[in-house]
Amino acid sequence: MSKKRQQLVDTAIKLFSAHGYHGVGIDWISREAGVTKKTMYHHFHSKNELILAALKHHDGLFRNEFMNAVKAFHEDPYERLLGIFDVAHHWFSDKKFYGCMFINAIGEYSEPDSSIRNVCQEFKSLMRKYIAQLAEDAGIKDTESIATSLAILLEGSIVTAQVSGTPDSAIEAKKAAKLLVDLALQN
Amino acid sequence: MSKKRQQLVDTAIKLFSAHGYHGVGIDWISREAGVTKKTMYHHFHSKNELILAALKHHDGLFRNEFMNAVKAFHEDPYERLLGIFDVAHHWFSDKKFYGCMFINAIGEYSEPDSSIRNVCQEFKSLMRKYIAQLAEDAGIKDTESIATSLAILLEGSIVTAQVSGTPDSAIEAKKAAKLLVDLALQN
DNA sequence: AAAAAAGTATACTGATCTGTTTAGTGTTGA
DNA sequence: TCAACACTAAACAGATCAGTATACTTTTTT
Repeated sequence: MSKKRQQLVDTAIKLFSAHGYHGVGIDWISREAGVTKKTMYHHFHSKNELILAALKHHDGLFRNEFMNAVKAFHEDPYERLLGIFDVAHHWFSDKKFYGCMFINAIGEYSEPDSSIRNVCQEFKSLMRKYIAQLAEDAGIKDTESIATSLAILLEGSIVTAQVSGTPDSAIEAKKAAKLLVDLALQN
Repeated sequence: MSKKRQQLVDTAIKLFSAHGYHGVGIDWISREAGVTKKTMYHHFHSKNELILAALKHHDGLFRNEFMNAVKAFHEDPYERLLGIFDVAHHWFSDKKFYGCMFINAIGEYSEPDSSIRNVCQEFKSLMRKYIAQLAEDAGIKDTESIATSLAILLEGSIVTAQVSGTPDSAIEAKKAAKLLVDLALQN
């Protein structure tokens, strides 16, 4: 992978996150990445392809960092399951937290079968699968049900943190999640 | 209130919802509303003011429709509290469901103290207050805690429905909400 | 009936949008 | 070494962006 290409992807992620997708032009990204527009169009055939590349790169990077943070945060499987909200809280506390790139992308590109939408759905699907695995490790029987609930709570806490500008929703979501998880473990 | 002005606000809500805020220009809105650009700038000093007017109008309209739907859906206070997810499910099932206008707005305008952000925060705050009222009517003691949980579940179900393209998340969120509400009623 | 307000149509500004073109410079691997 | 590749710089195309200007017509209010 070319170095310039990576600079373009990194810059795109940064600017799209902060200013939206229609809100950032190719010129801006190229300038910020220290690369000419020609080079940008050498690596990506269109703005849409750059958006896709940015989303795909962020997908891998984000999930990897998220999983490592959960692992590092707690040892116990039960605490790890709820630990996703501790990691979320840490994420929301970042000065440069602008919500979820994928949610924001869908907000601007609503066509039902677009490639952008597919990448976003794939990300959410993999996150849900990861939560289901954590639930299984914690000894929960109905992993699908709890994964769905916790995934919805996580999405809700992301959006709430984004709108309110505070990370508190992660703590609130964790409280609710704990009640649901404890109930699920009683059965 | 002028008729043309209202046409502009209605059209703005429709187009911003479907294509985002940066994705829709003044020309497009004016053309679609059957109004000249001059008239548009007579009623609104800038695009930003039109966005604000659209959000504020949608705020009142949406909450009113939502509350009426909840009232019409169920009689019993307990069922009404959980009924917010039935109304959400109906909302998500609309062919023209593009997620929450306010969440999508924050995704494009992330400046911490912008007027757009304030309108969005106000909307979310009023929705939370409404849920707390429903919780009180249902005989729940710790209304604040349950309102927070249900608000997060509602946000999560909105975003999940938007990304997945199906209304199912409303049903899943309702299941989790029922467990939390029943727990809260035991105390 | 007169005056004010709200509307039309159209063309314009200057900036920015995505994407292309031309012409030339480094870099690198077979 | 030399050809392919990656890159720079800068201008260009055609469309669209937010917003303004000019000149005229319709509607409403006093």
